[in-house]
Amino acid sequence: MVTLSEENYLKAIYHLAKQENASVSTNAIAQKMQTKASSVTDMIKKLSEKGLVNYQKYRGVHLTEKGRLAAVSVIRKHRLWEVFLVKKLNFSWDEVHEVAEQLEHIKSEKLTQQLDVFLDYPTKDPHGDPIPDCDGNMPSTQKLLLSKIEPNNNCICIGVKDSTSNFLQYLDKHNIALGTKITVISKEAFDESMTIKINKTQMVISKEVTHNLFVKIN
Amino acid sequence: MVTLSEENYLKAIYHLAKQENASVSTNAIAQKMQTKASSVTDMIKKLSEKGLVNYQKYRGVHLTEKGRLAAVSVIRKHRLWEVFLVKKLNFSWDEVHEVAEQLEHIKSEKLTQQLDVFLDYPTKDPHGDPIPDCDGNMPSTQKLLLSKIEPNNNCICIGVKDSTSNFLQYLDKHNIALGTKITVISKEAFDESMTIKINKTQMVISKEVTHNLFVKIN
DNA sequence: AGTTTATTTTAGACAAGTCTAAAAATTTAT
DNA sequence: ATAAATTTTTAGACTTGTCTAAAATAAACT
Repeated sequence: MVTLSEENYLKAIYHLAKQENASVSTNAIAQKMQTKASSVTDMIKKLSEKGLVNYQKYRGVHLTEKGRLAAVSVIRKHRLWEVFLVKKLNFSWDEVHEVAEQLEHIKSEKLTQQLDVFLDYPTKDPHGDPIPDCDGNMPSTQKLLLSKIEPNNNCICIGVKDSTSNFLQYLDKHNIALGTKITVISKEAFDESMTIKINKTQMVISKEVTHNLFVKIN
Repeated sequence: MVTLSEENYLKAIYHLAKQENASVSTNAIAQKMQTKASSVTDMIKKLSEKGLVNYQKYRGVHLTEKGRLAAVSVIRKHRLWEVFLVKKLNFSWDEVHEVAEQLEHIKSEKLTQQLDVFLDYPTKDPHGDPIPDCDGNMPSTQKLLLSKIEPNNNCICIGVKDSTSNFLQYLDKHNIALGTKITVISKEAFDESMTIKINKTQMVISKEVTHNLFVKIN
């Protein structure tokens, strides 16, 4: 039995580890979880005793396979619920996170399975993030930051790195959505701002935007 | 802010009070919540400090209006989720309770509201229990126990008192569902068993059944 | 009414998860 | 290589919700 708090720590460690099996520091977890390093140490010991992470004092942690599966299961539920909220309950993509944070902890194999069926096996959540399958496989997606695209290239928006309301609402306001075709016109060396074209409309976006928008080459 | 545990206590008190504002004993709550009387006393003090119940030592508790609204809100969510599980996710009526016990605690006004819309404003849950509106009004339903119906009368099944899996599966097996028309043929004084007719099929049911099935006169 | 029985409350303890403050280990810098 | 700065861990405390055992109150029964 994994508690709600433990699930949140596992999720944080998973997201911080990024590339498979990297070691995650106590402080990094504390920052992500908005808590104190001492609380993290306490929790890490519990997770370690349950065989969910490997831990050596002062050396950080990494998820065991058991821990990875638990983390991915929570992420799967989070993203399925996000799809549900947007597709069925008319939430917008900047409103779903907080509610999904609650729903992701509901424990029922059948619920998750049937939700997946009901939504017709979605593979991406409303922010473009991949939805792991029920065996814990996370689809790998090669996504580029818009900032890496050189002038005179076309690309398609496929995800966001930052998914705070502020950023998502900025995108809505400027008609940038998943699937939007973007042409890079020019890049400014000075401030890393970028001139892009969307549907014949040209606009300038800051580096805060180009560093948080994932695209694929068209 | 009402905690998950507090919500469960409020719900228990609401269900035990039955007729408006009746006083509920510590022991009754302990039994319903599968906990100890001393734990109930502790919790009652917290609820009382928050203005959710009126409490006098040794005199039991009753819900304040604020407490009643909180309880009914949880019950509303519980029943809406049950409808969702049955209508949209193909759960059967004996599988929904446990999952709804978790889902009822999700905090999001918009979620509840949109779920209500999505389900097209249902007024009854899968067991025939009424769904309160968003202002906390619980529809009153006059329902009779099947045991009260005299021979040679017709009635329609509209709800269950006991909603354990065992009972619900018994009903499924004997083709008794909400809306089923039942004719009472005879009652046995000895054991309170009853002979009934459903769709031309006659059967004998025990008092355990007749005391847990709600009907209305046809 | 007075005594027995049952219910309710209090007192003290425990587990989970968190915190602050101080100590220990590691890393960085001179 | 040693000192300074940073990170991590420990120790002790607090909150929530629970428990057991004992005390207080209320109800039931001669």
